[in-house]
Order: sequence, then structure tokens, then C-alpha cells
Amino acid sequence: MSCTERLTRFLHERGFRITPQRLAILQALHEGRHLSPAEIYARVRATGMTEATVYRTLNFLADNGLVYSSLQEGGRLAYELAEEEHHHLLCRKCGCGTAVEHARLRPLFLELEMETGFRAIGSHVTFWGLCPRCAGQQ
Amino acid sequence: MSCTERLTRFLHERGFRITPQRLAILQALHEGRHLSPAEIYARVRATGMTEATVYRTLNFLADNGLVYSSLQEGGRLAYELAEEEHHHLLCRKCGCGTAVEHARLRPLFLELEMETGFRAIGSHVTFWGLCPRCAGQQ
DNA sequence: TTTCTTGCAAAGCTTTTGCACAAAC
DNA sequence: GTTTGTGCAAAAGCTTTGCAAGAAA
Repeated sequence: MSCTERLTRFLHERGFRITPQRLAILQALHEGRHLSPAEIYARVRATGMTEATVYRTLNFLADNGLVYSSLQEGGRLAYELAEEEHHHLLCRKCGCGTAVEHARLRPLFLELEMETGFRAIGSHVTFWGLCPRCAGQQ
Repeated sequence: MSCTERLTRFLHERGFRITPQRLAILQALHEGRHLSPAEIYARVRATGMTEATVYRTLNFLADNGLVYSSLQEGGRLAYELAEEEHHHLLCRKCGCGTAVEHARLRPLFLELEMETGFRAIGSHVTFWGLCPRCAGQQ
């Protein structure tokens, strides 16, 4: 089932409307991963969409679990499609990065739940370090 | 050695100036942990300090490793004194939280460094979950 | 005296919101 | 025809910056 089909079905089931704006933003997120609202806007502005709609739609998609938001350096938000759950390891110097599977964190989360009584620990996490290239330059 | 003494010595060694503004912000951070710039400003505005100075001083202190900044919900920054290194586990519903010792993450960071070639993984991390009280209400 | 800091004021950037019109159903 | 979603424009926050005056060394 394609991305578009998935969104269409999801929206339809819940009585939300299928609009070209929602499809365009979904398509942008499908082509580029963890994009900021401004980057998404740059990719869809040709359709005539406004920035306000980008923000509204991203909030809508995030509220409904179709995209994940995560905090990048400087407090900026980034969004990506909610597919396999994972985390990020980013370079604090050049910004490049790699994914960290959720399975890597699960044991830690379970331990923390046992000890603290917290439940459902598991939102997106961003780790920071120096990528091999930047570490080599120092 | 008190906080003030530590700051004074640090600044002196590097040729920076010891100002009442820096001392006041340090004092505010000493009294309340992980405060936002706005919260810090609220605590020091009686001294006549401006908000711009709060931001500049926090950046200065963070650049020099005297405070840590971390991202809170909504992308807001929070600052705290750089004492023992630790992380946070916060409730995504009520915002309450607890500290997570750095030692808990060290094995994971070392594994990731081995596998990815990244170095110096280790900035502040915030985990999100539901605290016992909020989890019980659901 | 020299250099670093701050106050002030303004601007910059990101994000949100009110309202009327347009689009989806 | 209803109800939801979007464009437009403005506002609201948060954070940064230029410049001249002030303070620390």
C-alpha cells in the first residue's frame, strides 16, 4: 500500500478530508526525511500553499500519528513519516546523521520504567556526537 | 568551593570579566534547576538586567561549559548548572520529571561509537514518558 | 586607559491565529 | 448544502544583533 493510499484510507476512516495540500506535504516527507517546516514549505510552495498551511498540516499529521516530530539543534522542529520507529545520531558539527534502531534503546527504556514507575517511555530521541569525518579533523 | 567562587575563578583564568549579571544568572540557576531563559529573566529582572543580557549570558555560559542547555517540550530551551552529567526523563503529560544518570547511557554510547565511527557522543538527552500518576489516570 | 559587557531598541525568525472564502464530502 | 480546510494577513513568541554608553581590569 503506497503512502498516498495509506493517508487516504486513514483520513477517510476518520471523516477527515483528503486535500491536495495534505498529499503534497506527505509526498515531500516521502522524498526527504526529517525536514523542517521551512524545508517542506520550499518543496511545496510551487503548489501555491501557504506557510500557515504547512504548519497546520504538520500539526494535524503529528496529532494523528502519521508523522513524527523531533527536535533538532537550536530547538528547530523536524518532521518525518511515521514508519519504522527509530532515533537519530547527528553530528554536532556538520549536521550529518544516521538512524539508531529503536531496538537499541528498548532495554534501557524497560529498565527505566521498572525503576521510575514511568510508562510508555519512547518518543523520538536525538543523540549528538562527531561524525567520523569531523572527528578526524580535530 | 562555592558556585560563585567557581565561576569567579573560571572567568578570571580566561580573562573574562566578573559581572553582577553573570553572578545573578548563576545564582538563579543554582536555586532552580533547568530553567528557561524567560524563567531566569523573571528571577533576575529586579536587578535591572535586560532579557538580551540573559540570552547573551546564557550563550556565553553554555559556550564555556558552565551550564548545559537542553530542549524541552515545544522546542524551548532550558538551562542548568553543569555539575554532574545527567539526562532527563520527563512526563509528556504533566511535565514533571526525574534525572537519568549518565552512566546508564554510557554503554549504549560506546556501542554506537564502535558501530558508527561517531565520536564524543554524549550531549544532554531528554526522554519522554508518562509519570506514574499520569499513567494511572489513563 | 583599554577592552569587555551591557542596555536599549530594533529586527529576524519561527509559529500561531482570526476570519472569510473555497473545497471536499 | 454542510462542514472542514485553506489563503491571507496579522500577531505573538522567542532570540539575536548593532551601537553607544558603562563597567571591569
